[in-house]
Amino acid sequence: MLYFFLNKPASKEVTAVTIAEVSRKYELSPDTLRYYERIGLIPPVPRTKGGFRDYNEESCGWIELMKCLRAAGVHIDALIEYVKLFHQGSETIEARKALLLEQRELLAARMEEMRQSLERLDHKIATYDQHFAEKERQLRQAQTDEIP
Amino acid sequence: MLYFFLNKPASKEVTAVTIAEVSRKYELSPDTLRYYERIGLIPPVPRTKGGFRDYNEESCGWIELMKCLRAAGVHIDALIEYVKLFHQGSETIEARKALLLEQRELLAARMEEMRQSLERLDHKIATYDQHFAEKERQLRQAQTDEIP
DNA sequence: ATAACATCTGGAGTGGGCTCCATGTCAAGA
DNA sequence: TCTTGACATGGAGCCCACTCCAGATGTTAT
Repeated sequence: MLYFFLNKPASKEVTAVTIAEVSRKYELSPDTLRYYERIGLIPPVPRTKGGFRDYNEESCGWIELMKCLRAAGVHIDALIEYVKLFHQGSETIEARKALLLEQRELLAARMEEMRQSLERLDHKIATYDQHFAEKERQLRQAQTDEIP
Repeated sequence: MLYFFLNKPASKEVTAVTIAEVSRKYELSPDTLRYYERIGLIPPVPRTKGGFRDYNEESCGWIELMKCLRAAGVHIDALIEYVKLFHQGSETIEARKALLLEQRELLAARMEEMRQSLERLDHKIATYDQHFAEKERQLRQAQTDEIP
């Protein structure tokens, strides 16, 4: 019966998933990861006995989600609210969906605005191309004129 | 011949286009308009004898362009550089086009990133919908059970 | 046990992009 | 002319989203 005490249970990790590893994995600085947790953009991360963060799959999922949505410009306050609702349990499922829908619409609107800006940039660039074409035409004309 | 001196020339504006008007037109605060000019995001605006800004069509064109590109997230430094090149004359036309092309690519990349985030949001929202459907199915089932 | 290093916390500092303010000048109506 | 209000400038202040730091504690290799 002794091995029961000697062997560590296979289902438990021996080493913690450190903030440095997660930092590398998601290309977010340890400071940023701690900051996100502090402001509630991600739920509290489990700790080791020593008090070090030990990121599990769920923590990583939150980080990845938030990195993605933040990069898309979703407002940080809305995301913090989302996490808060999540913590309040299944009562808030509809509120959470509503929040996501609202942010989805804002995101779509921003994309449409960007589409228009892109169009405008393309038009401006085309104008420059036109300018070059005209210049080249004049050069060719000059060459032809030289040939007589 | 006297009326020649009495009448103001029809080709010149009698009143200046003030910063307040332009502010209303583009929904940018007077402070922001002055700030944009100060940092070189738009070229210097012509002035009245008294030193007040008198926006002409060109000034307005710059403001509109910059408002559009800034809203799309084009970096302010790149736009300032663009204005600087513009002021250096036609020597810089190719450099200006290159700058616009570079910003265009960055913009397109950001849009692609946002497209992926939107997809992700839609997927998450769909998951909530699925949850509601499941809940409703259970409710209906319960009702059916009650009937016997 | 000790050195070297990673992580912890709370709080201060930074940079971008405005926004506000004090003080002074200009302009238009009574 | 005098008052009232818009505009000018330079510089300070503000908000956001980090980023850095000091000092303390935990971990690992020798």
